[in-house]
Amino acid sequence: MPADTEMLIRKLESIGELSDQDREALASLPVQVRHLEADQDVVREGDRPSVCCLLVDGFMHRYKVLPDGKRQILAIHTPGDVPDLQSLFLRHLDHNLAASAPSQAAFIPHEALRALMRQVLTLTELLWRDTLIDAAIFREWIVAMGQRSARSHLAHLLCEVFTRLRAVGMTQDHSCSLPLTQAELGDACGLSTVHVNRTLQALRGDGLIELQSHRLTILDWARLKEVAQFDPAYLHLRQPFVPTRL
Amino acid sequence: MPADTEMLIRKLESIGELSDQDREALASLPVQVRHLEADQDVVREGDRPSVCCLLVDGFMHRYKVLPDGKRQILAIHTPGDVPDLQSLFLRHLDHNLAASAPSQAAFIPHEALRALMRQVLTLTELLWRDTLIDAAIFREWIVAMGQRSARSHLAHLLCEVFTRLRAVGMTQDHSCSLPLTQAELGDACGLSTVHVNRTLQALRGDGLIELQSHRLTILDWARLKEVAQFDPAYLHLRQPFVPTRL
DNA sequence: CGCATCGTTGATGGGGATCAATAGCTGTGG
DNA sequence: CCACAGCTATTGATCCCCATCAACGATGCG
Repeated sequence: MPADTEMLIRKLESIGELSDQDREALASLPVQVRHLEADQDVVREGDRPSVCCLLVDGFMHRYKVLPDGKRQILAIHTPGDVPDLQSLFLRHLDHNLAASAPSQAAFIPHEALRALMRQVLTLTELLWRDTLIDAAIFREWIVAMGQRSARSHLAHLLCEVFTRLRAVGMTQDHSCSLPLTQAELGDACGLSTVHVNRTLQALRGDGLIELQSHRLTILDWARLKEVAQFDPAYLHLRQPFVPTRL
Repeated sequence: MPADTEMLIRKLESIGELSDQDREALASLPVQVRHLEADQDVVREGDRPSVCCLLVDGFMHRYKVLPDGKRQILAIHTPGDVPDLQSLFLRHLDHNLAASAPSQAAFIPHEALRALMRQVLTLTELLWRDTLIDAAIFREWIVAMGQRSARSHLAHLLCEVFTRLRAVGMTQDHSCSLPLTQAELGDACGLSTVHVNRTLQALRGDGLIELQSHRLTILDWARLKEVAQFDPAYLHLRQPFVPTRL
């Protein structure tokens, strides 16, 4: 039976090495699994959670809403991620976390994680490392928002999501799930829905991608990567993605 | 005699509590102080440093340069910051770090920091917390880049820098040093130099700020904060800034 | 099958980029 | 002490990417 922590183990192995002891310790974490509807908030700005949320299956995103109602999506999360790991050390949350699509989440008590880290010191380092990679992704998003065109920015986002999904074995061939609406892609990139639509059409028209009914297929990785100026170094993966062909 | 680690202690005290033992351990860190010229790179993308850089006096910024030559500034650093603390756990740097103005930096061997954290476990948590706040600032920048107008974005940046400088006692009354050129402000906000210039003039013209010869004075904190929609919660300071008056 | 959400298309406008040139400031050397 | 060089700040003119407004299909679910 695949433990709920299987994806967490895969994720951590994609960014560092785990000993058998590490894996066992992770696998025996006490978790409580819950199903989440699309658009359901998991935790909100100002909350002081006492558990962390491990995404087991589905998609999540973190976001802020400004006083005038504008929403900015800050991060997109894939299975294996612990989007609110920071809540271990930051008293109150400064943003919201929601399921982007119907998802499975495993909730882990802070106390269990703290105990785990005291017990297995290598995991402290690896989890810290995970939050640092989280930050590296934020930096890359800042670059995208500040310097890239809509076309390049969207291409970059697609490259990133595909690469991260691939690192945890959630891609099939050259396609993956991407259950985000164009409105969500827009709020992630700081673009209007209309412009996201037109830009995606252009990417499709140029034969770079296929994107329909929440499934993304990369038709031309080399050119997509070039449009995006995508360099996966910032993801700090142990084995960077090398396209098999096509 | 003011130790070189004085600013680090102040910074950490602004985001958490230090025991006498913590302070002593920090004060006795072995450091090597170096003077840096304006625009001098400290570490570069791809480097694998074996020391961390503590900014003692001056300003620094982190940045990336795209293949087409565009520069995006990712963060602005003030005294007490350790801009490359992450290099402790991420093998290679994914961006550059440079002095924005003539600065003093204290370099601390990774080994000394690791030993410190093994010895004083509360500092592990506090340093981790520091990197998490670093990430929280990135998130707020993403919001600014995606959703705010140039006017609001620049106002927000000024609020942030002032608030952070104030937290470590580096402000005088309602003014502080801000040795950044308009080109640098532009690269931080994803705006052109020309537009930064005009927008700053508007902020000056509206009586919100004064900004000349690298000194910023806040003339109307309440209105500036409103223009910026600035809420310092994301800085996770122990005692948020309450304006004394004016 | 009706309604809501999502995706698509067209038309118009604006915020900010870009190009180009001038003025001010700072340091440096003769 | 001035002249010059180089950077920084400022101003004006023009353009374009993308936002916004407004409909209209498509899709899926109860």
